[in-house]
Amino acid sequence: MSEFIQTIPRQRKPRGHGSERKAEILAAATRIFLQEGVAGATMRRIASEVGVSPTALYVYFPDKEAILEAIAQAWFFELLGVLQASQANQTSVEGAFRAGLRAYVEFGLARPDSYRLTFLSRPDNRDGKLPCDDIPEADYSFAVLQSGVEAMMQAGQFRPGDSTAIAETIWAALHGLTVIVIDQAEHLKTAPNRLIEQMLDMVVRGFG
Amino acid sequence: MSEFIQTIPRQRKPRGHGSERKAEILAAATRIFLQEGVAGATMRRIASEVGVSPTALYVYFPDKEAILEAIAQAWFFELLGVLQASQANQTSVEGAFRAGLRAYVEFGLARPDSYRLTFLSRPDNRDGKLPCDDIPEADYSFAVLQSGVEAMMQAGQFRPGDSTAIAETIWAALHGLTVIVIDQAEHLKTAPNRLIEQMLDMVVRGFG
DNA sequence: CTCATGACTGAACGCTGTTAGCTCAAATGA
DNA sequence: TCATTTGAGCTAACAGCGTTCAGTCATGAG
Repeated sequence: MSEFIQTIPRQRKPRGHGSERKAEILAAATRIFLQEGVAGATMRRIASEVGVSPTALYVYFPDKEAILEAIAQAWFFELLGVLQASQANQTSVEGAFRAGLRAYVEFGLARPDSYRLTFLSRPDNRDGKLPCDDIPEADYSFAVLQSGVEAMMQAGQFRPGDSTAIAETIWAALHGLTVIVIDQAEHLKTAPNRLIEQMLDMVVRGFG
Repeated sequence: MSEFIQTIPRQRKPRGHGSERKAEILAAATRIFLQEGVAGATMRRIASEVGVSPTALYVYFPDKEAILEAIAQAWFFELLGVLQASQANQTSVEGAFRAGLRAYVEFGLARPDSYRLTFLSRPDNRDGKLPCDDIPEADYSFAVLQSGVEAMMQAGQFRPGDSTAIAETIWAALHGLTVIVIDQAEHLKTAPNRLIEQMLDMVVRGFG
């Protein structure tokens, strides 16, 4: 009798040690998200991927939003690396500047769902909070752009001006291009690469 | 007995005549949407606003997406009017061009939820269809922009070039600015109006 | 060895969009 | 005028969602 009870498979998944389980949840959520998009990344789906009940997720994250925000943060972290890598083998200031902008758009296009998740507000959360809020890496990324603008000014390629306002304007333009290529690619008559180059030309000439 | 039955208030709302009921649903949906955002505009909420059961909506619209698309179409129709109005009292080609671009962004900012609904894909619908797809007014709006670009070329304010590609680039930049001001206003250090003017300068100089 | 902690569970709540099956008023044809 | 067809409306339900509650039970501490 007692040995029969022992042969019953344990229903409960043993607890993870340290931050092991949290990382496991995040990895599963990221995997599902990248493969099936936001809509596929439900709490129940993530939990079943981890092999845990949906309630267990709430031990490590206050709500679904927090999981998505963690994914967005990881995306920003990667973006920083890509931006840095884009500066390698660049000899001229303008070349480095253009490479950075190009890298931003291309990184967004390479992972459209991540880009949407990070920047585009979802219908729920009326308070307007975005995953990219309160992520320090977001500020770092902007600082990279702004210092690029200042380098362009010092090199005489850009007229003097408010580097913050100019960087924000440029970011808006790049962001728009990324979003539009992601969501409206089939409506565009121009190839994405051509649009990117045209955008870079407009930026460089526009502030030069 | 029979008169008692007759005094029971009719549960069923009498049918509308012609396209009356459909317009009524659309009006209710638009009203709720503008006041409470996408999240508030649920099928049950819309139906109760009309005074009808949720199922009745499916007589007039195949699904919720169709209702939202109809709202987006109305938004585009309004946009066309605003773009046209912006051309009044403009004496110079460049003045008219700038006025049109400015009107686009400001119209988006004036109705942020509508702008999001129209252009920003929602997490559901993995097939990537947007409400702005298959709306003729969208093509007209783009044509307005493109003809503005061509007018600028003919006036010698823009270098000769592919007006389609240039118009798409400009639209991307304007779109990005609109989206960013809508969603990230609190993160921006520059006032929206200043960003708009800076963007217009960049565009005009960039292609001039 | 006992006890407290907290990671985990199943069941449930209140939502959501959508569908099936029914009712019944109005329009139509004889 | 009356029978029949049509289709607009209904209730009830399904499957899924995020989230919460109350309980369980392995584990580490004293």
